[in-house]
Amino acid sequence: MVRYNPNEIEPRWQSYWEANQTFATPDLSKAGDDVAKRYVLDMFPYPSGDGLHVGHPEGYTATDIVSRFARSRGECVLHPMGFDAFGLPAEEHAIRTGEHPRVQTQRNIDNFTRQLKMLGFSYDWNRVLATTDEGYFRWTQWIFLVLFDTWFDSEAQVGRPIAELPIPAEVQAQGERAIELYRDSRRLAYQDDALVNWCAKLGTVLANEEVVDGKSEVGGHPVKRIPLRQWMLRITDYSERLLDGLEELQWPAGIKKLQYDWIGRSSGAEVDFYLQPGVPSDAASSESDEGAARGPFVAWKRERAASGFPSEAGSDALRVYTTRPDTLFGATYMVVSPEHPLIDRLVTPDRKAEVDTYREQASFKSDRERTEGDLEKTGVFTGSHAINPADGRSIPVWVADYVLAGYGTGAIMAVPAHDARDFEFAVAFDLPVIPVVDPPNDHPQHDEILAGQACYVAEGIAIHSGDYDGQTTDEVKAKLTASLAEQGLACPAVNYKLRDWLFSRQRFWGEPFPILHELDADGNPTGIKRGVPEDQLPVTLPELEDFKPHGRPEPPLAKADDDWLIVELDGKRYRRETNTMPQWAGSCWYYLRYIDPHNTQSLIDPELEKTWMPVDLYVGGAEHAVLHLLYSRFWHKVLYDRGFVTCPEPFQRLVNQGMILGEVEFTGYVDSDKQPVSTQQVRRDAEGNRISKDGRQLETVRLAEEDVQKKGEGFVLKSDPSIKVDSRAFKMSKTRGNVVNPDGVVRDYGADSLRLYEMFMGPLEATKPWVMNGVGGVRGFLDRVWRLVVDEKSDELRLCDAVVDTDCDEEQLRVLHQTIRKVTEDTEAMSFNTAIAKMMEFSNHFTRCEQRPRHALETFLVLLNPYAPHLSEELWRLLGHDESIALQPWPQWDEAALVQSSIEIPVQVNGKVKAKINVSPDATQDQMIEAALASKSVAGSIGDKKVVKKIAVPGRMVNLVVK
RNA sequence: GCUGCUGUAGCUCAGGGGUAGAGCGCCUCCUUGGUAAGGAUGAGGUCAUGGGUUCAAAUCCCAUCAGCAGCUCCA
Repeated sequence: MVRYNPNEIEPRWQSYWEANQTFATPDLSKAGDDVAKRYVLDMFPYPSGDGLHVGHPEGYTATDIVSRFARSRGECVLHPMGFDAFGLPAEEHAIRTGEHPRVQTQRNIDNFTRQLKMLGFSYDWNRVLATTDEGYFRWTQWIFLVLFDTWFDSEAQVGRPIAELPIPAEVQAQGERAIELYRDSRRLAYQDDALVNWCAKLGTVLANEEVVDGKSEVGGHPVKRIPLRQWMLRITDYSERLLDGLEELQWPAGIKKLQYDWIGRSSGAEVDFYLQPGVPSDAASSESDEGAARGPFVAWKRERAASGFPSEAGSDALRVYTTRPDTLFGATYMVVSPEHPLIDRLVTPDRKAEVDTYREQASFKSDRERTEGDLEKTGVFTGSHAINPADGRSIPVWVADYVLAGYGTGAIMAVPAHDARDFEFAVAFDLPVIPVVDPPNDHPQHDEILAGQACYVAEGIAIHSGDYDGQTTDEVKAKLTASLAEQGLACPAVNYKLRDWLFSRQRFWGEPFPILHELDADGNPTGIKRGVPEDQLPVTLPELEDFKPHGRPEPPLAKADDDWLIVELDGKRYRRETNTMPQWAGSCWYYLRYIDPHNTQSLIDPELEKTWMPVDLYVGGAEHAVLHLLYSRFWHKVLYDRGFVTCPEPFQRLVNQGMILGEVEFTGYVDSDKQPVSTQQVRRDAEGNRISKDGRQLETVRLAEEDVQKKGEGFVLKSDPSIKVDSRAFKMSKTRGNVVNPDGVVRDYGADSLRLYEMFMGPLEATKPWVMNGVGGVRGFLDRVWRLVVDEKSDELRLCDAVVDTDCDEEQLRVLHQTIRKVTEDTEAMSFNTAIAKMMEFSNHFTRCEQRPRHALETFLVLLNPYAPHLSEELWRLLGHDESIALQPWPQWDEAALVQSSIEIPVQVNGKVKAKINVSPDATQDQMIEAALASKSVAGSIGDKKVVKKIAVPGRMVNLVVK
């Protein structure tokens, strides 16, 4: 009695593969020119203390199947794994326990490695890396120095060495220091005062996601937005390149769209509005003063006509960006962001207190809060007016937080008639609405729009727009912009939503910046900085007494001793940069390092880079759709511009695996008397609590599967079918207690079953709930495969008697070749669930056969191998082979074996199936119709009606139309 | 609010203008000396709803409904 026992088989084969280096990456230079390379990459995990969850092996199994399949087809495969090991949880653990993050991180990596090996993935473990390795982050720092040494030549759209940056004569004249500062202002890595979420109580800067309602998510302490000197990366320079590069990539359309939208290119115009000095707030709009305001405005216009549109607006004009310059005549007020630099000049003394209060309130809101949901519009009047360059009308300038400082010019012209936000604001503050675009006549709100009572954002015909009346939106856009540009009042402009990347963190557990700040004789920074010389990399983390925050918005590394902090170089004293890099840094380029992981001389050997890049297949979660994938592409393009890599895009094909949810849960509701309440009666109150329609407080109760039954669309209580209950699968989480642990699944079912189940659940990209019974199902399949080969009744391990050395009969041959074809095509298309279903059909068929030709079983095992590698190795060995099945060539199917000598096809009469007939698969249409008409039941269906049309589709069906 | 995806057996999902499919679950029968028992049968579907195109629609088109996911003051 020898049963299939994965717990014994699997570790044995894992040791075999390791001992024999079965999956070591082949040396491509020795492989010959006609051998294809395939770089198959998983998004590497953050090694959390919880270990793998069942979501990880989904993508990993998919890439493992692709890799094993490719090897079997003779390709050279690079399939590596590593760890994204810097990260907040380890640091927080360190703050709590005092244990160095390195210690916990290593423990977690060891655990992840054990789990990954337990699942039998064919990684080349010789290439494993962690972003926390000094030998790795040395090169992360090196790339940062490349960014620091690069400026973007926007003319040529290419990054170039800073030494090639042309220095303007007036800067040159000011000396070396001025030149250095000018260069600093153009580097891809630069420092700037960015607004950060500072929580004094927690003593730390928080990410936007960690701030809720202006308070810290942890502890609920107030968070204030303060400017802090931060490192930024000029990713916005690469906006156009990042957009262009997307086109050629084989990525899911949704991900591409997300990146397009995130970069958010728009085009329009920048327009200057003349700001009149010293106009009293209430008088400006009155008739008499309007005339008085005209004098300086006319002079300003004359000056502009002569000088042209300046690169900076200056203090006498307010510059706005608009995508709808055609609506300029409809601008009835202006809005500046609370952080706008001109604000102090705009605010009149009588308004100062009110504006200051408003700005203070705005400073507590994160960008996320300011841009989230349908918020009520707020704002205050500054007291100042500006003059509309199109018609010379004076309009008020407001400050409101719906205008963001970081986009466009931080100020807008408000056209309430044609912008939903402006309209909402105008309604709230009773500002005039002037329609200047006539919508199509059939627009349902046509009359309201023309009366200024509704907002219309689409295109139409210009009205109330002076000489432009009657022209289309596009015409007005072009002509008005051109006319204003000629007068020096506007210029065409392109804007991106993408912001520069805030690249520094006030954290301990990250890569130190390889940057030194020059100190003067008194130990104060001079403002001059330099990179750490390449031969002194890596800059390692200092040893610290403890990891606790110290209450000031300074990074923990500032607590380091002077022998780390202070550096002397070329006779000058420097202080090290004490910020660290964000977790994204290490993951931006790890795919390059796998190619040449042990190189101490350079990031990557150029020859190896050229042969292996780009990554052919990249698999990971969609949560990285924007950030990681955009950051990586950006770094890659910089490295490309500087000649360190040879392909413009790193990831040729991207596939997102879907999320795996917990098991489906049934939820019912009961009132205070424990009486069940149907879900139709359940509402949520303002706090999100469940209440009944008539206002009673309800309690949710978890129901067991056997307490409910299906009824119509949903589920109801078995005990009372009038009570509907909720059925839903939830995201796995510790708090919900529905996390499935791979260790347990492997213990109970085996790694091959886990792998196979994860692939059989549904399409790779789909979100799908875990069903533990389903694992038992695929385990049953593997048991049947075992019994196809092994005599389970015998006391020793031996082949079962049905395995014979004969040829397949016709049907077996057809099933075998259908299986080869389906598994080959589906594996190629990464449609793993359907490939598995076909293999199940194969095993069902051969289980029923009293004679199972050995050759057919062997071929089947080769097909099964990428999916269930341990079991297939074991049975392969049992069938008498000494070599690993992983080295077997992939089978080919024979078209001739696929066809049946006779097939059954349906005969329809007026589209309804009336009979089935047997014909040869290559029967002609006439032969098919003849056979159909010869059938008795067909003749009966036709009766005495007349056949008016005969349709025959060869190999498929016959349809007779009768009257 | 916008965008995208999905509605096929009790569950999880294939398929896709021409015979309604798989696995699990379920029913019945048979086998069994071993810890996940095995084997054989069978039941079960108005392919979300309503229109349209067609000889023929689950499939293509339009609308509606339901569910899920993502984005959201970007001027």
